[in-house]
Amino acid sequence: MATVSRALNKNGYVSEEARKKVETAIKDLKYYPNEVARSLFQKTSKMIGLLLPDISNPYFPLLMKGIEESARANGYSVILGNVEEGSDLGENYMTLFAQQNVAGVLSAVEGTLSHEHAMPIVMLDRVLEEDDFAVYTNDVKGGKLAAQAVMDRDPGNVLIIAGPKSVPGAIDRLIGILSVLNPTDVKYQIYETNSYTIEEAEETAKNIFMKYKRINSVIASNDLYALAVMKEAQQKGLHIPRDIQVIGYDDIPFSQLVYPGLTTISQPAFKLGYQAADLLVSRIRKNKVEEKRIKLDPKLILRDSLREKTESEEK
Amino acid sequence: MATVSRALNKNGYVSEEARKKVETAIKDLKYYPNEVARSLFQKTSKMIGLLLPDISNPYFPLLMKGIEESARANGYSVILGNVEEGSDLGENYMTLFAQQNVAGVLSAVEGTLSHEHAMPIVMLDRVLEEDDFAVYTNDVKGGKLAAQAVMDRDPGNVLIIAGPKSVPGAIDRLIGILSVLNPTDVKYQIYETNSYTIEEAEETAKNIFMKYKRINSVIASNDLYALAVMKEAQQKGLHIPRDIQVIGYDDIPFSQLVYPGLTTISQPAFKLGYQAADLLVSRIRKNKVEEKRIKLDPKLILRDSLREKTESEEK
DNA sequence: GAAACGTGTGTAACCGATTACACATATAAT
DNA sequence: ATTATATGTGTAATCGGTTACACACGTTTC
Repeated sequence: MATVSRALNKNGYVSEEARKKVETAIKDLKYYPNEVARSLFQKTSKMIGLLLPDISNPYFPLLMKGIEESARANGYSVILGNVEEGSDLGENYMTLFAQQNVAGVLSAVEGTLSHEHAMPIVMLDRVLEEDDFAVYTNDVKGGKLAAQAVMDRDPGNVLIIAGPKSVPGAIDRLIGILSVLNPTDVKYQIYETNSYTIEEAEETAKNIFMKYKRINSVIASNDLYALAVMKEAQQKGLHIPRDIQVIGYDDIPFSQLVYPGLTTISQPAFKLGYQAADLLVSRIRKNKVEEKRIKLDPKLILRDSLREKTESEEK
Repeated sequence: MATVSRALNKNGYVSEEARKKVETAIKDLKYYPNEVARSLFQKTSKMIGLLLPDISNPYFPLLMKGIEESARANGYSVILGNVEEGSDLGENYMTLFAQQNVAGVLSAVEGTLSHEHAMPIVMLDRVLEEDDFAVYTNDVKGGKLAAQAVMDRDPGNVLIIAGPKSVPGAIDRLIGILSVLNPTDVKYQIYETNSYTIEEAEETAKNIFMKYKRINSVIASNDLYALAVMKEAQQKGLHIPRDIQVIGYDDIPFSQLVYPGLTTISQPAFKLGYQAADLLVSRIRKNKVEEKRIKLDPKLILRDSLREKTESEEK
């Protein structure tokens, strides 16, 4: 019995003969160890908790896929936790994860506190406190990229649709955008939204066309909003990108399936998930981690929703 | 100790006084029971396994959300398992789930066999054997709905993009479509695809415009393909729906964000997930289940990618 | 030849809950 | 008064693994 355990875990002394016996017995009996019993004794498990603010957000599938692949490659499984934005379910889930002896937690939820239950946490694209581990995209740069792309293309009147300021990433993007626009004499306006839901995106698209008369460029807080604006514009008979150009953020898979193709800033969702899970596993294994923070660079994905680049930007 | 356990689980005799003491102690010590220890003894747990063929499919987020909500409402958490279509990871995951003492499994993967490990399984939108529990949509009806919508609107030459015949649902849809088209003298052609990936969707869209000259209506196997066709058509200068009308399948959230809005058949993904989790929990609790199979009806979602309805359909 | 060491195996304690069972007390029935 | 019944609590076994420890044996080392 102890010998079997030693054979399975390859620690301690086991004779070649005994190991063989164990191996054949395992095959014969189709034995597989009970992870629950293991977990009880070890006070940890082969599972990591995943806390997401709203799974139905189209940005998440790729993220999850990255997480799942990396976790599986390292021998871990993922417990799913979906939290409505704003609810305090996050706490409940953290307790639940603790009750399940999870080895660590990946979280994209604001209020996740790591101190109550002592589990390693890696934040996904949201950073709360200075000493947290996190994998995230450089949103300031993303904002700059988007703004610059617009600036290079005869911007006219610019409308910035900014995400909820409760979301740190949204703030950074805005900072990036403004850092490019402010030094110029481009006219811009900012419209702030409260969520990333499709419903609000549609509503916003309608509103902005009523509220602002002459808009020539839209920098949207994400692809959902960009898509909604494009649809509304086309419905109003405006030509994209001639009359109004729009740029999104995220590069969700659909952005390439609309007409005209949406130019956007690509967030490496899969990679982010993959690296976050890797980082978490390193922490769990107490490997020395090179960096507590991994910053990934967003990328401009040029499609057809922006006008042609203007050669000179002189006044 | 035993009394504490009885107080927590509300079975056996516990004096009012003792119960109070336990309650305050729990609060004072911030005690929460270890689910792993529970699970070890009970040989089951508060977790269900979820097996999906490809999380990045846009149809799944809503499905997962439904599952997660229902599971949570019943006190269960979800372990995620992502399986590449065609790989034999499904088996591995089933073993892994068994090792974790999961209470049951929800699966949307073909080869999931329920016999090796005795856990209740509920199939999601795929049915393998006659005696399985399953929640699925009536795809024959969905096919009929789509075909009828097209027939009502001056079909012209119809192109049917059919999903992989390895997917039972795809077959049913085709059956439904043909059951409507065959009795008429409408001209149609069938183009069969191999997957539900975006890449193949784009490729297919390009191919069909090369291969078939005059197509007036497209019945796509899902929204991805429909969107890809719409984009390609618009790129070629065709007007939707005047020159070519298209109908999708799934009603993924983006279908309402494109221009023109995609008319499609709505699969109640959220509801399906929710009910599947409910059914599974019932099985787990050994409640008497009214029906082993729950068939949900798809619905026609009219938007703007089909032409106006023709009044009379006389020849 | 005795002590030290390396190798291999088995026994028993442990992880944190649940629950069968024994036991104590109070109340009801005979 | 005696026996049954209801109520409450504590002890110990159990779930299925891991591992500290004791022990046995063979080989070096001095």
